[in-house]
Amino acid sequence: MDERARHLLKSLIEQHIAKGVPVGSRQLARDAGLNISPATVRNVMADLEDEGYLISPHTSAGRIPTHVGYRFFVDALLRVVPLSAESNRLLIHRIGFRAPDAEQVLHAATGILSELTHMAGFVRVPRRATRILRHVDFITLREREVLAIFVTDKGDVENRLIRTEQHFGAAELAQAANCFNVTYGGRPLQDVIHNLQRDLQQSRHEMDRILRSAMELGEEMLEEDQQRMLIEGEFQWLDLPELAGSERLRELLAAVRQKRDLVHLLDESMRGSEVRLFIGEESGYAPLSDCSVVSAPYSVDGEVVGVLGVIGPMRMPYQQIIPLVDGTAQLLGRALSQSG
Amino acid sequence: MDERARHLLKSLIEQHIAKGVPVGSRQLARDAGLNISPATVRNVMADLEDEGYLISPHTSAGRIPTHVGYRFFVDALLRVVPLSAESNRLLIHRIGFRAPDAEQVLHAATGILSELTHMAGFVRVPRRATRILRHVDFITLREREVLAIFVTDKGDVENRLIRTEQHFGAAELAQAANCFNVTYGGRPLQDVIHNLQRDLQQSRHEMDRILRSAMELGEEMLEEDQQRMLIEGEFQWLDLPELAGSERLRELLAAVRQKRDLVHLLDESMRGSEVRLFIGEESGYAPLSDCSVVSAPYSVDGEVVGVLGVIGPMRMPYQQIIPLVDGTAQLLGRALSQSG
DNA sequence: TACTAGCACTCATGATGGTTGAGTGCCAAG
DNA sequence: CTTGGCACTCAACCATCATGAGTGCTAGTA
Repeated sequence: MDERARHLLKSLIEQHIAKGVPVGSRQLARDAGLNISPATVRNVMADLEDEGYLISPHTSAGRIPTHVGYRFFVDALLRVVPLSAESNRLLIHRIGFRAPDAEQVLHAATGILSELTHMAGFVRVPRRATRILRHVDFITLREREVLAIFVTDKGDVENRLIRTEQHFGAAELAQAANCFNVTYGGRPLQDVIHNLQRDLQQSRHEMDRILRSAMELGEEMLEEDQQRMLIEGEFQWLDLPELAGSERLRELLAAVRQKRDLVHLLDESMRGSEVRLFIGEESGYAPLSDCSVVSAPYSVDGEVVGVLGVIGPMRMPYQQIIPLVDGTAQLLGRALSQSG
Repeated sequence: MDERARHLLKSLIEQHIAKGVPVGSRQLARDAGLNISPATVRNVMADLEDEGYLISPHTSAGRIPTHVGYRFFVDALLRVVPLSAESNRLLIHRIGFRAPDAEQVLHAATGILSELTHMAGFVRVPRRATRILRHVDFITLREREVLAIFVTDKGDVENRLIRTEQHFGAAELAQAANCFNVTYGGRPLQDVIHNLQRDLQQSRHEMDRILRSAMELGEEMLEEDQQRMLIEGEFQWLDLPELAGSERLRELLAAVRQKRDLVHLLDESMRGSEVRLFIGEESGYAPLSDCSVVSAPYSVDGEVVGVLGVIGPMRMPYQQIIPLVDGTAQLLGRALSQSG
């Protein structure tokens, strides 16, 4: 592909992103600034179509980029613009400082992504597989009901109600918790569960019931983040002419509610440390075949723990979205990190 | 209004609920089973329209009920059917037993409401104004970061990260927590905050920073449930012909996201102990003027703490929705209650 | 050889107008 | 009071047509 074709492809995609309608040869010839006739442009466009970068919805309707076209565009033609001062200010204002509650920061990040992009924003919550158990508490709520509370080193708190056969006094429970903390505190959750499982095999004591439940809670904490993902702003898809009113929209909403496959896809993209794009069919996930996903992993204390990003139409202003997602990931990581 | 008019109104509304299209005189005459000619029906319908129960969208469409018509229908004509065995089974299966985690039960209730009604389901989370503080914990997370954990008698757990100027040892914090528990434990949250505020006026100690933050956390716990409401299944509105594709839908979604006014409306309906309906404009809330809200308060340990229900089109099968919402409220209350 | 002008062709879009059918209101007769 | 009849209304549907944006192809030009 020669220089002129690249320029025209770039110009065409930019125009299509801006306007949302197929781009014809006349308009492209005018706006590309190449002093070239529409007929010449048509020849180039025909070549680009043959090579799979463009497609026309019907005979007399100009052309739109394919996902191959978009891919070439973002890889070879796109110059990312730095985050606008205003967006940056907003980001910092909303997630730039350490909040007292991690959950709130995650929500804030999801919301701001959606607001600034006018698309759906998501945040995959930090996985806790490597979290370290900091503290355990057992509290009597009422007769034969014990509340178990787990705290990890990153400040995650999970709790669970345990029903017991017999009644335990406060002192008894405090002692159990203390024992638990001494034995298992400061160790990774995985180890705790594993050891607990082993230790429980040996003893037979009524208190076991509580420990067993506590173990289950720990397991839940690890399993739970298989699923957990915040997503917000799906309703913005209603405004997209390419989706609105069609069956695709419903499929997409259902798929997003389902989350499972989506989470799988995102976990894949956690491997790298860079912004990653799934354009159209690239995701290999049918409901997303009309959409693009821009995602970036975020790190807490130097370790990648989650991924965030946006889901929108293929036709999105990548040069702004990419730095925005990138910046949000950085800020979120910092906000959740110790050094923050 | 005579008996025949009532019968026709009932029949018309039932048909309109079933089919969703305006009902004409011919069809109504046939289906009402009164051996009456369409012309006669037309006369009756004209009267009903004059009295404000019906309206015709345009000259040559049949008629549809107004919100006044629906109101009369549910108050005077509707015979509520008992919950179907299948629905009942499903309800019990999903929320009929005490789950280990209150949050999960609330989510389950929201979900099942939405699923069974094919409308949006909501649950206003239990208010905690009268909750009693059961336990407080202060845990060192890292250097100069303390995690405060509050537990109420109903098993709510809230936590908050507090940054401090100086470092506190584990023993020091344990003592503070112990002191806190002895002084304030077993008292309503409101009192705790009030007393804490007073006590803090007198002393000047670095530990105050932690106590003050703890107090703020307590305040947040009380304030927070001004806002908290779970809602699920808004996307089902996409399937409604009366809303789909219109600006109304967008308004409605935005309003539901906003929550504030909605929460206000629902708190109103918490006063009674019965199922309550807001039909169309009755809610006095513009975005809901095409919708009906069916809500029922639920009680935990004999005290009304929240409200749940569904939001859907005015044209909804009230005779099934009402018992369903009622039953869900009962089950949820029981699931959250002590006697479970 | 590369570009361009011209031309015939395609096709979505939107306007126009006629037909259909469901439904109404009103009136006069039973 | 009920009913059949009749004129009327109006959304929905359909076919037709003009328009215009856009294309591919070809022949001519720099």
